[in-house]
Amino acid sequence: MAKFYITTTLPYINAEPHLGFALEIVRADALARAHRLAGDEVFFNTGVDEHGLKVWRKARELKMEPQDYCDQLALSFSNLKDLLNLSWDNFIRTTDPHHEAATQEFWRRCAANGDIYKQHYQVKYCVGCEMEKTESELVNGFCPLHPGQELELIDEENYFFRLSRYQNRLLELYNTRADFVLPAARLQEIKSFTLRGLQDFSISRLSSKLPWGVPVPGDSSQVMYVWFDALVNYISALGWPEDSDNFSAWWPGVQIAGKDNLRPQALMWQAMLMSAGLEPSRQIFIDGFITAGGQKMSKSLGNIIGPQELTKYFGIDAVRYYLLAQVNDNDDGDYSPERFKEVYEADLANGLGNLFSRLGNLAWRHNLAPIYPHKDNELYNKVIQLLYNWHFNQAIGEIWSKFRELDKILTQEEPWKMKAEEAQACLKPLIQQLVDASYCLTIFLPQSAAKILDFFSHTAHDKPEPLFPRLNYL
RNA sequence: CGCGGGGUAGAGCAGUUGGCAGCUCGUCAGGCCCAUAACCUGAAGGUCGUCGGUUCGAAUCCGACCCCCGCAACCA
Repeated sequence: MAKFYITTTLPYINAEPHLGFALEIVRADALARAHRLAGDEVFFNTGVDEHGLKVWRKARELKMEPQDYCDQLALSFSNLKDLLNLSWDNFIRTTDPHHEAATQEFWRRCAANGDIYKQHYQVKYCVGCEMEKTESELVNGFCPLHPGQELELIDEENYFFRLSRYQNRLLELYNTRADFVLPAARLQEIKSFTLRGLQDFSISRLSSKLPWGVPVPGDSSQVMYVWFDALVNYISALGWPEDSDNFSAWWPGVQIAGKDNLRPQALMWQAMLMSAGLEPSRQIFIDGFITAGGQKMSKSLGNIIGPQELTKYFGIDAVRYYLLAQVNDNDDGDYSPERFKEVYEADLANGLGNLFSRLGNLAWRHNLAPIYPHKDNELYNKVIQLLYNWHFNQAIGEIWSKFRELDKILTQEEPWKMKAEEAQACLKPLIQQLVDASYCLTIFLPQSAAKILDFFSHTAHDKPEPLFPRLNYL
């Protein structure tokens, strides 16, 4: 029995969860379920990233203690488990004492390896934006949003991580493992970024300015930069460092992340692992973004969609279906209420829902004997293979092709015109196929699949309940 | 000439090695009546971004150009 470790990134906790993170975690969930179905032992990790400047500020703005603020928002994220029917095994919070201790040990190992040093850190700071600005963001030396305002120069001593030292080893990693980062274009992106040369980056902040972070070991005047701390969760979640048996049983793991996370996950984190003497990740899959009506979701546009708004109305599986089947595997995908409704009506209500209704009613009418899934059916093997290669759209598409095929056969054979015995003989193989396909469907739409499997697992006493009610009735 | 991705039917996409342009949705017409006014069949709809080249043959290979979108360091 193989072991499979998958983890999402830890979403930063300065806002409520949105559809983009829902995409990431539903995909991770599908993959975790696929591996469990295939008999693998699975550890599925997620959680929240709670340190850093933005959380600190947000809490102050709300006149709350940072920890209280985090406790409150962490709940919104852990509630996703029920909201989206997720099967994670572990929910880690970066304020968890074990994680903080692990992060400090990780720091010590990088330091022992000579990769952490202290240096002056200079950066321009725009008071108008209240943000640090890089040279490339400036226009004529001024912030484009506040051109009348002089930039402040921040000059403080921080700890730096010797990223520059790992350029060649990272390139070797990218060159020898063609599927280390998927889709391939993302690997290319990070490769060419690395080829341009890597600079060391600062991994601490003055605790007098930002007290909300993990203390740097042996220097109480500094806290760790939030990235350094957050990335370590992927192994602290496994009990690293003290539970080395558990750690080596599961690591290296598979990571899934949004495209804004390419560099931290595929570059910084990998260099950090090398520095600490640990194996690189097994594979990293990069998601696109979900746009809303063609526009980027953003607070200023006020077009941020949360998963709960959709599940409340359409149900969990409708949202899971949209994310897994309708959002492009390798690119950005769009959400719009019109499109969502269209897909709901066409694929779910008129598609699977109606097919189940047709076959369910006929089974009930003819007192059909129970039918159980063949676990190792042809469709299953195809779906699992596609999924292992991160082809979510195609994998779920294969199942829907089967549903369409069954609708066609049913119309051609017209079992409702047959006598009882003949009808039973006609229906049995059709329902067997629906049941087999539903077994595969447990990966994607666990709730609906369970309803179908349950209905046919005994002789029906009643007509089937609608799986996906038409919108007029919602 | 910074690096990369992309431009295929009204919409969203697929087209592995060049060989009759496909899928889903939507639209229109017909059929069916088991089913959630659902299902099935058929039709309309495309200069495959533009121009040139290679070839018996190009969405696919080559060249030039136009347009869109990422990335170009610490944004958590």
